[in-house]
Amino acid sequence: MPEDTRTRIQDIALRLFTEQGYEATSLREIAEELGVTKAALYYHFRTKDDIVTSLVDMRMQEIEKLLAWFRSQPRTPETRRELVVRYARMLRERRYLQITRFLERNQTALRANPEFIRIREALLEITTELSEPDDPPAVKLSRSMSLFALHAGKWVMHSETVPEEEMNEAALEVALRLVEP
Amino acid sequence: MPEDTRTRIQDIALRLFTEQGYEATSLREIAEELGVTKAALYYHFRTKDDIVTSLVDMRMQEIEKLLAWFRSQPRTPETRRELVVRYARMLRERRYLQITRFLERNQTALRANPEFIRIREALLEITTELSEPDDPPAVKLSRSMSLFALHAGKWVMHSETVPEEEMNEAALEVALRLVEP
DNA sequence: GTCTATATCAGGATAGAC
DNA sequence: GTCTATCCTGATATAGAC
Repeated sequence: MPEDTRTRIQDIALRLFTEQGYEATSLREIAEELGVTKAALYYHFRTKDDIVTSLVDMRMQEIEKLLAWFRSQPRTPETRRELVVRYARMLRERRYLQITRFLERNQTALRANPEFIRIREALLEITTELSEPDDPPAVKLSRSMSLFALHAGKWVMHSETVPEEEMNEAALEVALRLVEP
Repeated sequence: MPEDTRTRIQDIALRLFTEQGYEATSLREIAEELGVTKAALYYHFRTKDDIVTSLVDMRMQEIEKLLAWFRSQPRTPETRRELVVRYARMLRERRYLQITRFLERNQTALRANPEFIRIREALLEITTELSEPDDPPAVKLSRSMSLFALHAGKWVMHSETVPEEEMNEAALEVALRLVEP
C-alpha cells in the first residue's frame, strides 16, 4: 500500500496524538516514525497546528453534512431515531472513529482550534435540537446522552470479549432508548 | 478566608489545569496568579507532578471508600441503586466535582500517573461489577453509562437555565433508569 | 522532498542569598 | 517562604545546500 508522505504523516500523527496526547507528541517523534527528519515535515505542513487541523477537517465535513440534513427535517420522533442511526453509521468508518477518539481525548489542547470549535458547536446544536425547550430536564439530559452511548459502545467496554457487530447493535439499542422518552 | 499558600497553589493549579489542560499550564502561570516566582512553588511542592498528585489524591480516598463499600454488599438491584445515589451525593461536594472535571479533561496527560491509574481501575471495577458476566451487552453498556449520566448532568447542559437542584434530580433519575434494566 | 545546521524560545528544576 | 540567577533540555521553526 504505497501512500504518499502527506497521508502517512497524518496516520502517524493521529495515532500518536491519540495515544500520548497532542501536546505530549513532538514533531521529532512523528519524523522518527516516518523515517525522516523534523525539517522534512515542514515541507508538507506549515506548522504542527496545520497537521491537527487537517485531521479535524475530515470529521467536520461529515458532521456538518449531518447537521444540515437534520435541520432540513421536521422535528419528529422518527427524525430523531434516524439521526441516531445515521450517526451510528458514521462511527462504523474506521477513519472517522479514530478521529472521534482523538478529539475526545484532546479537548483541552484543541480548545482554541477554530475547526474544532465548529465541530463542538455543530454537535451541541444537534444534541440541543433533539429536545424541545419545554421538555423536562431528565428528557433533555437523556437525549443529549444518546450520541455518547454510541461512542461508549466503542471504547467503554474494551475489556469485554463481545464481538464487534454485537456491540454495535447493543450501543444502537441503548442510544435509541435514550432518545425515545 | 486566610488560606495557606499550599492550598492556594492547589486551587489555582486545579483551575488552570482544568481550563487549559495540564501540559499547557506552566509553573510560571501558576506562580504569576499566586503573585510569587516559580522558585517559590518548589518550596511547597517538589515537582509539577507532585501538585497534580496532591489533587488526584483527594478524589482517590473517596472513590476507594465507595469501592470498598460496594464490594462488601450483596449484588442486588437495591445495592446498585444505592451505589448510584451515593456517587451522586459525592458529586454534590464542590471540591470533588472540580477534581472530577479536571480528571475527565486530562486523561491522556495523566495516563502514567499511578494515583490516576488507581482511580481508573476502581471506577472500572465499579462499572464492571454493576453487571453480571452473562448480562446481555446492551445491559452492560447501559449500566456502565449510569455514573456518567451524573457527570453529564453537571456539564453537558451548561447552556441551560435549569436550576441546579432540579438538574441534580434529573441526572439521578436518568442514572437510575440506566442502572435498572 | 529531504537533509544539516541553527535560531529562538519556554519549560521544569536547582543553588544559594535574604 | 520567597527571591534572583542560572542551568539544562527539548520544543517549534527557518535557512539554505543537495
